[in-house]
Amino acid sequence: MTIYDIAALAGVSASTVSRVINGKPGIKAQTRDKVQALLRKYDYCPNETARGLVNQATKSIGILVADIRNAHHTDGAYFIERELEKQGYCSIIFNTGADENDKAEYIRQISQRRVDGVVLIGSSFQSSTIAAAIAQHLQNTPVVLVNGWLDLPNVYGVLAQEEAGTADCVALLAAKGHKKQAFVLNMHTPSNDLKLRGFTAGMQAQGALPEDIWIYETESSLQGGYDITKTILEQHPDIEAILFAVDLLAAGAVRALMDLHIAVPQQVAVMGIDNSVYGEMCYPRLSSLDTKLVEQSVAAARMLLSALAGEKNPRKVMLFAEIVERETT
Amino acid sequence: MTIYDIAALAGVSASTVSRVINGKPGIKAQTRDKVQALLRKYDYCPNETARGLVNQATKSIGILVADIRNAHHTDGAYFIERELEKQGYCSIIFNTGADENDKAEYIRQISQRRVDGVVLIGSSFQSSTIAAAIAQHLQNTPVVLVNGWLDLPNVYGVLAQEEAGTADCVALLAAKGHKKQAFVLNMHTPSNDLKLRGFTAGMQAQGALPEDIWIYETESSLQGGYDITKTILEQHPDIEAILFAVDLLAAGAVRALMDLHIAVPQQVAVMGIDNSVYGEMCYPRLSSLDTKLVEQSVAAARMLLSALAGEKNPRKVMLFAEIVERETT
DNA sequence: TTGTAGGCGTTATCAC
DNA sequence: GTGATAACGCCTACAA
Repeated sequence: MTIYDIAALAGVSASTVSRVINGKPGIKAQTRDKVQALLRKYDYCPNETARGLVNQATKSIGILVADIRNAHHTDGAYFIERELEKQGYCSIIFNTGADENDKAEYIRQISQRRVDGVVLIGSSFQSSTIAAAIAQHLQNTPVVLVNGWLDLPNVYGVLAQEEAGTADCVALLAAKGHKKQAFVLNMHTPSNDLKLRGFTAGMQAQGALPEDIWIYETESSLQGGYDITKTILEQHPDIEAILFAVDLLAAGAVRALMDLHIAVPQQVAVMGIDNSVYGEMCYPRLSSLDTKLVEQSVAAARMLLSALAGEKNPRKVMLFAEIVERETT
Repeated sequence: MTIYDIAALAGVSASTVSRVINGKPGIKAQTRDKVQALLRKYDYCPNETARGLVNQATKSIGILVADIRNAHHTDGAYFIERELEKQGYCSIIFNTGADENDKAEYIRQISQRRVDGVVLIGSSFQSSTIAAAIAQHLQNTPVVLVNGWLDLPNVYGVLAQEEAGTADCVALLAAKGHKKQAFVLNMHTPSNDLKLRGFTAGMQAQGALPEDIWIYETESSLQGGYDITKTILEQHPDIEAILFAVDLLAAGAVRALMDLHIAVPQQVAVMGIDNSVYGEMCYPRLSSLDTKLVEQSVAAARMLLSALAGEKNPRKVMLFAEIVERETT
């Protein structure tokens, strides 16, 4: 069912039908009614592909997510989608995977689908490869990065104070008498590297020597957190606190400590970062650095909407991170 | 950069460029090389919108997810996406929300985007509204439902034995001496109703009278599981086991029981359904009915691929659910 | 082996 | 008010 079919049925031209569909003025009420009745009767739906071809806009935005299994990312996508939907935008989500080239390839893909705007969720999009891909394919499309930032004229970024926040965690732990701390990350992303820097700075502020700054890396899973905790305990039986780059790992750690009958937080304190649902699920409940995911997402959506409306605004927004103390500190 | 630009640069016609791009035969090697060099030099990317308009296929499939925050759904989407990518299909994910009409609207939307196939994740797509929308807009597109089923010629479905599996849970709990059981669900979906039926059947098989079959409903969150557990304990202090429609609720229940110093599973046993990560995170670790998400997803992807290839195969696949016992039973 | 012409479904710009 | 007509970018007969 195309506008031509409807036009034939109504005994008018396709342009008239198009005008009715798009609510353009200058149509006789009688004609309009007749066409609209037909439209409804045959349940006509405009072909968005054809529309996208002639209009350059599609009233849709693309959301690229590094890993769709990451609850932190999908929650962000959820809030962004809701915010954009209020303004009539349709969100299309793509799962890019971790690979840099795949990510760039998706940027190319999405640019060909004529989306009006793009949201990149995950700090791993903050890379030179991606910057090049954006410069190449998305020159005239507003792009907003959640938890990241790139210095391009059409790219906006929302960030949380991860570095300072992590340093605050170290200070909190130390103030509670847990001086000997280790930091565990799952992978090197710009975000995790920021946390790592915050940890190092925090430890140095406590007067720690380089050899007292213990950094570990493990697989990104509950089991990864579980295993690395046992390893740390073997290597540093006197450890007093472990700080994890993500809550999932911290949840694994809490389990390991419980299994080993080590008192949490009395003997070993634990902290995560993200303040996810996992925190409430742990036993004891996990203390965590809240990196303000919801606020970041909403801010990202607003920035995109604003850019889409042609408004000028700062290309970088920084949010405060906040420690949520529960039972593991 | 369009094929016309490349054509002008190469001194050939647009159709020649098109043929080179699509690897059509009957082009002089020399011409082909010249065009390909130009294509690479200017990093030409075909406009997928225009392509979709003329070809009816787009080598892309749409995945509709009822709630993108549901880890169970996004995990499914992840596996499906990976499976389809192997065959060169690009997955586009849409978050529809719970509303029936919104879901139908997305089906309309997606049909206009000329996807080659559609995957619906979540049993809530198993409804007459959706069936009507599919019949209306997706007549000639293969559709596969994960954890659901609709009797339409182009719709395939993958299901787990949720009803029988839930009844098995009841039997297991009873065999361990936990006769007095309650069932809690978060919302009414076809899937949850199946579990509910399984619970009722299981209880009846144990000789329970109608008034001994306790059913509760609560909000779909950790807190919801937490709160309802306290309510149940007040109303039935002699309760011996609680079975939850989803792990998230069960995780909340385990927390509530720990806080109340009730021995799990000695005094009250707990079981979830889904066998998600939450199960390993709980303390004690949650026993759960594994509804074979990964297998379901992979099967769904395979069915879609097969249908896309024009092969005939059964429109319904049923998988066994399996109890995973951990520490709460 | 290559070019021309027509069309996919829509919208915008002119005429009438 | 309404109807031709020409794009949008690509693909595929058909012709040469």
